[in-house]
Amino acid sequence: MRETLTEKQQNILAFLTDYIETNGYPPSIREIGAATGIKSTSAVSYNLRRLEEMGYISRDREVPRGLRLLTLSPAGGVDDDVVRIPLRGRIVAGAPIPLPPSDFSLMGDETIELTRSLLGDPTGLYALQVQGNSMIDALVHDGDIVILRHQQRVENGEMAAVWLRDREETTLKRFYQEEDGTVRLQPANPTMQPIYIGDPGQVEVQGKVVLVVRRLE
Amino acid sequence: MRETLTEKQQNILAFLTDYIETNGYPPSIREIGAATGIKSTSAVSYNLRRLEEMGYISRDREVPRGLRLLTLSPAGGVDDDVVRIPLRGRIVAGAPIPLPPSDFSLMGDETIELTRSLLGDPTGLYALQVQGNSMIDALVHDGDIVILRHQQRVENGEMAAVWLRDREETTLKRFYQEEDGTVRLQPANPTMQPIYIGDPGQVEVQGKVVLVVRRLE
DNA sequence: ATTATACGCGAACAGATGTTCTGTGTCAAG
DNA sequence: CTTGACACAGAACATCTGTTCGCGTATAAT
Repeated sequence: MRETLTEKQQNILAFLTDYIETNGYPPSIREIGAATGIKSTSAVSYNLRRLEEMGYISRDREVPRGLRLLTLSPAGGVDDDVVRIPLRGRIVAGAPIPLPPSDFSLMGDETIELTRSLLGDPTGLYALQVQGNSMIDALVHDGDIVILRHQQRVENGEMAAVWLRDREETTLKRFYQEEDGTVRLQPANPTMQPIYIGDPGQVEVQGKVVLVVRRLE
Repeated sequence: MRETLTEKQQNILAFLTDYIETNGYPPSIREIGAATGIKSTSAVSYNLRRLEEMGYISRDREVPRGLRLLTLSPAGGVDDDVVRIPLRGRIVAGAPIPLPPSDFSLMGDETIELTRSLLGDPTGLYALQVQGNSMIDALVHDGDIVILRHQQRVENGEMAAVWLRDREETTLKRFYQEEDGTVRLQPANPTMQPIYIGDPGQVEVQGKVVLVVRRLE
C-alpha cells in the first residue's frame, strides 16, 4: 500500500474539511466526485477506502454522509482548542516555586482554561497565581496568573521565572547570558535597571513565561 | 407560535448535540425518532421544523442528515466556552480609542479567542492591542492585549479606559468618583500616585477593562 | 508478451432518507 | 358542544446514497 496521497486524494481531503466547515455535515460520495472531478461514485468510494486505510478519515458504511475527519492538522478539530492548564499554586517573591511540576496529574485541582490559539504547544504548561506586588517590576500585579512552560534552560531574551539562590528570591525577568558568562536579568519594565549576576550557578531557571493573564472581576 | 420548548424538543436538541459530538455527522430523522421515542418520521420532521423556526437549528431540506446546530444549547450545552472577541485596533496613550464599537460586525478581521470561564458575559466585549509603553503605570506593557466591555459608566474602583479631554490622552486607571464630585484615577501600580480631576466632564469613560493578556512568544 | 497493481468509468441495485398526505387524540377558547 | 391549533402516527413515494460488479487504461515488474 502506498503511503503518499494522490493529488485527487489531497483534493478530497481539502474538500471534506471545507464542506464540513461550511455545512456542518459531511458531503455525499457524489458531491465529493463532483467537486474533485471524479465522475464515478465507485472511484470516490475507492479513494475514500484508501483514505480510511491510511487513517485520514473514519467511515460508517451504509450510512449516508457517514464519515468524519481524523487528522486534526488541517482544520478538523473544532473543540479541542481549549487547553486545561493546572494551577499549581501561588508564587511569591520570597519563596521558591511551590511544585517542581514533575508529576503530571492534573487532579481535581483548579485548572485554567485557555484557547490553544494563545499558547501553541500545550505540553509542560502550568499556571501560578502571583501573590503580592513584589514582581511589579515585571509588570505583574497581585493576583495575576502566569502561565509557564517547565524547562531548565531558556533562550536569550526569553522571559523566565528564575530562583536566585543567594537572594532566596523568585523573580520574573528576561534572561540574557552574556558573552563573558555573566547573567543579565532584565525587567520587563523598561524604566528599571537590570540585575547582573556573575556566577550563573546562582540563577536557577524554573520555567519560561508563556502568558500573563490579569482578570479584573 | 409558542416560544417554549417541548420536553421532546429539548430531548431532540440534547440528542443532536450528543450524536454530532460522537459521530461527527448529524443523525437521520428516523434515528432522532428512535432516540426520543417519536415513532413517526413526520412527527420528527414537524418538531425539527419548529426548532428551525425558533432558531435552534438550521436545515438543508431534501438532504439526508442535512442539519446543523445553531445555538449551543440551553439543554446540553457543553462546548461553546470559546468566545471570539473582535480586535478593534491599537490603543495609544496620545490618541483616542479608535473605534466606538457601535456596529457589531465582527468581520473577517482579527479576533481573539478566549474561554468564557475567564470572561463571564461576552456581550459588548472588544479587544485592543496596546502600543508603546505609555501605560506602564497601569502595569500594561507594549503589545499587551486589553479586553474591554463597552460602557460609558463604571462603578467605583473598576479599571476603566478613559479619555482625558484636556490632556488629550487615553489611559487605563481605576476609577473613583469622590464624594465632593472630583474624579480620582488610581494607577494599578500601587507605588504610583493617583490623578485628581476636578471637572468630571473632562473624564470620558470608554469602557471597562475586563482582562489583560500578555503573550510572550 | 504477460502479469500485477493502481486508478477510474458506468450501470444496476438495495437500502436509507426526507417529504407529503391522511387520520387520531388532546386541550383550551369561543 | 364546536372549533381550531397542536402534537403525533402511519403509509406512500420520489430521491438520494453507498455498494457491487463488469470493464477499460496506464504503468511497472516479471
